[in-house]
Amino acid sequence: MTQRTLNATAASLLGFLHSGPSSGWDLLITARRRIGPFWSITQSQVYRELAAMERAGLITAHQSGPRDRRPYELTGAGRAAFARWLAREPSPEQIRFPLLLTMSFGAHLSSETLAEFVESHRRTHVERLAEYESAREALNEVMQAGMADAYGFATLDFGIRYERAVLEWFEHLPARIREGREPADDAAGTRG
Amino acid sequence: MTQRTLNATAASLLGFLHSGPSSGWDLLITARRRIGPFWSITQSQVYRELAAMERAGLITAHQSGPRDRRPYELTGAGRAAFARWLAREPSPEQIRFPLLLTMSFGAHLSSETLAEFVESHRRTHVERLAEYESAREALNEVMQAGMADAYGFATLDFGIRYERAVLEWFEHLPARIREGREPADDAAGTRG
DNA sequence: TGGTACATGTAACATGTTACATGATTAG
DNA sequence: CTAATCATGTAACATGTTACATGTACCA
Repeated sequence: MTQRTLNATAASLLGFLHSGPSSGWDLLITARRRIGPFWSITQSQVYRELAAMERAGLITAHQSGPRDRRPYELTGAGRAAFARWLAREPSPEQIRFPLLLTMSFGAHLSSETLAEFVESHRRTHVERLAEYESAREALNEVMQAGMADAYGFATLDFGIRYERAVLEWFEHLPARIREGREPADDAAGTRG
Repeated sequence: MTQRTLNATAASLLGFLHSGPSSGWDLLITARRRIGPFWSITQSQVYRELAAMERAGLITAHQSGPRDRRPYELTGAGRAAFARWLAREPSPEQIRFPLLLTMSFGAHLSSETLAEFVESHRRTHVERLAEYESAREALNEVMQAGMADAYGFATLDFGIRYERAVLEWFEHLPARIREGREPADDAAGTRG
């Protein structure tokens, strides 16, 4: 029933439920770990989608265990809905990068402030790259033992290449932007 | 008035209005061209944000010209709100990449289907890179004539580096994924 | 004179975010 | 005992998407 197409967030929850029943909390943790680099999910959404999918008959709740954990399990309809969703051509990706928005209006901002923003973002990307790289090493071991699929490896590889590209971009920014050497247009004076 | 912080989409419209009054339609076109690679905006949003900002006194509408074009102009309050928004630390970027979501559940999908998705996405990225590169050449000329700012150049450079990284990722995908050489787990048979 | 691109807007809905309320369990 | 973490959920709101309605101006 409810033939309405699944949204990607809900679908990913169904995907995770293929490896056995789990609670909203667990699904949230799993999602952050497995698809976090390219798909963000909030706790609030998880519970909302689970409730909606239960109403739609795609999952069923078990008796709640310790701490009120309420494990959900896939139904046949859920499996079918997931398979239908998975076989549809994925839509193009979306990027929303507020730092770039700020930078593209750089002429209206003091160059020192912009340089601070740039540096603080650069640092978080350095950290993220390190995290992804250590996650890859871990995956690598599991994979050599034949315990993991190539898909998780490929998507993690995307994260790594993305972070590297971002860092290279930071490193190639002109010094005026990256270090705020010269005054910008509006906020710090006029150039003529 | 209405001290509520501006959202990034509305703020970008204010940013564009700094170079003179323009209509919703023009703003939409400008946004697509100038910030499209990292900030998507729909037509519907533009009109909604403009209406809201007019109510909040950040912009004022002029007499409508030919074709009912309704040019909006920045007010002092609008300028101030924009400056406040611009000086805030930008939040981290968000990526939503449905193809990666699909791929991470690749074990449940026929490898031929996945390979088709991959190839069709790869092609659109090839095209986008070409577009960005030709935009850069155009910008380069204007810039050498001293007519453009370094900021637009830097943000476009991001787009180019991003697209290149994505293409390299596609090229390094294992053949099983990229070309669908072997059967996947669920949909096309069992392995072990 | 008819089609295409221009142009504005609304309605309905889907999705995402933030803040809060509530309580259980565990570790120190 | 008490603070941190685990765990679930709701409410209110912000933002984004899709579909539609309406009409104008330009060009072949």
